[in-house]
Amino acid sequence: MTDTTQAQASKFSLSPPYRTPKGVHDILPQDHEYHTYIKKVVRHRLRQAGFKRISTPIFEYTDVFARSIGDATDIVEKEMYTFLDKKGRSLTLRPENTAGVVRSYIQHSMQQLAQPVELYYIEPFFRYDRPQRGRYRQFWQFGFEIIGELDPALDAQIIFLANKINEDLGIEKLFKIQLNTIGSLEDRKNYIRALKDYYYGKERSLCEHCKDRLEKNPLRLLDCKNEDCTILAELAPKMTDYLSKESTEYYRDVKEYLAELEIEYVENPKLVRGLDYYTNTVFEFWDAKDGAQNAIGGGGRYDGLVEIMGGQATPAVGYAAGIERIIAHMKREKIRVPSKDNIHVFVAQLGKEAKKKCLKLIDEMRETGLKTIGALGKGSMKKQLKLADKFNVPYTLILGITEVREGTIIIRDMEKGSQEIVKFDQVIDELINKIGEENLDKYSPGEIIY
RNA sequence: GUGAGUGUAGCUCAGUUGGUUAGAGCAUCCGGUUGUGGUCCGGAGGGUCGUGGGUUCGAGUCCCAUCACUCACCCCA
Repeated sequence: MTDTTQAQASKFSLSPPYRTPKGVHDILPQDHEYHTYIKKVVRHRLRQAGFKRISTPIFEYTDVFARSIGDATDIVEKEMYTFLDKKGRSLTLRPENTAGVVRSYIQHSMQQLAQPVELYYIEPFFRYDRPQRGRYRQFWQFGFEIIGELDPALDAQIIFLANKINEDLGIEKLFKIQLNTIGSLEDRKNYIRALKDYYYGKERSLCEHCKDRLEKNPLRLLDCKNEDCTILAELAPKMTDYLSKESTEYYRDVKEYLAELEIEYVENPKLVRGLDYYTNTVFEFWDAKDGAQNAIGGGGRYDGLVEIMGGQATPAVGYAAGIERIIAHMKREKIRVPSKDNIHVFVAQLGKEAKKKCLKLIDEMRETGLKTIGALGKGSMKKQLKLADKFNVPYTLILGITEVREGTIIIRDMEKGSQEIVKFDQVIDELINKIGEENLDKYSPGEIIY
């Protein structure tokens, strides 16, 4: 094969199949039922708690993420979708949202607002990662942040809210909350120095990854699963010995408040997070069976971040959870969510006169909250009923020339296969009776003001 | 980024040690005569067997590459 044909062949194999790129998926109607439900729960709980929703752009200048998440983290080193715009500016599809929210907080001078500022989001994110169960290149997260106040009660509050949302979704029992403190930035600096001192001279016993970690991200040395590394980690200096008095007391208070809120948790001194901005409290929701493999969310305090990103020193704490992972857990537990897409009534008609009357009738039915589909095409009665069957409606209305002439309409009970003739003017009342006032789709977005 | 497994119709899967024109169930569409669905009966459409090479008289089946999916690692939501 010549070079040219090879080039042509590879070019050919790349272009024709129109399908989603690797690691990304369509969210089809049946999946949206879960997405919708989760969003509803999140919005409800956070609105109740006084949080306001925020959406930041899907892409930011690369530095927003690189500086906040940390240059040496896996996310920044290998998982970001980074590209140049036409002017050569480096932009990145957001891999998470805390950085964007903090950037927005600074940019819009939110420190001028009543503190703390409480924000939540439900958005898609992007990471260039090898796809796997519960890990996609585009994925949805919801999260919430409290920025502008330092108090252990807020940390407890965040964990409590996260747990509350899990309760609403019926999955709280599937998770064990892992809790730890990684101290203040100052504590951590001292600890990392001690850790490095301990490991220097022992490099030969470390696995390849850990040799790298020693310089780039020493905290990660502690949770390596390699046998030799584990043994070394056991004997390594403990974070707790390097915590300042304030940090220790802070952590103690967080635990006290959690006890007060009756939140069960497991203290996990090895828990560190893959993003550099965290300080003091860190926590993750681990699958009770699979552990970290199947974590659905995590968070913690990040008191240094606002300052790192050029704002005034401002304390903050937050949480984020993966929506696809939540759905996977719900499905595994066979948890069903209510679907509001079911149709109440199918309207079948024959003849032009009947069709005319149906147009208005359908509109009136929908106004009252009856979810209605009409077959306004030319199909035969047989075809229309078949269609009604596909939509799985409990009732079908049948309007033909005879009924138009007599001012009546037929209500067919699809399950029983029985039908009754009612006065055309009374058909809506009859249907509401059958379906039940409480089942009508009466949702209103609220009154607009002119 | 590393390792392993899988890839046949829209879906779930058969397809013998390589051998005629690649099958089934479900789904879809059309019939079974007037304005009545589901069940039943009859019929039809739908595949360059993931893609590209190679071996062979002959490849869905064997080999190589590639892509995708799944799983594990790394890491994370």
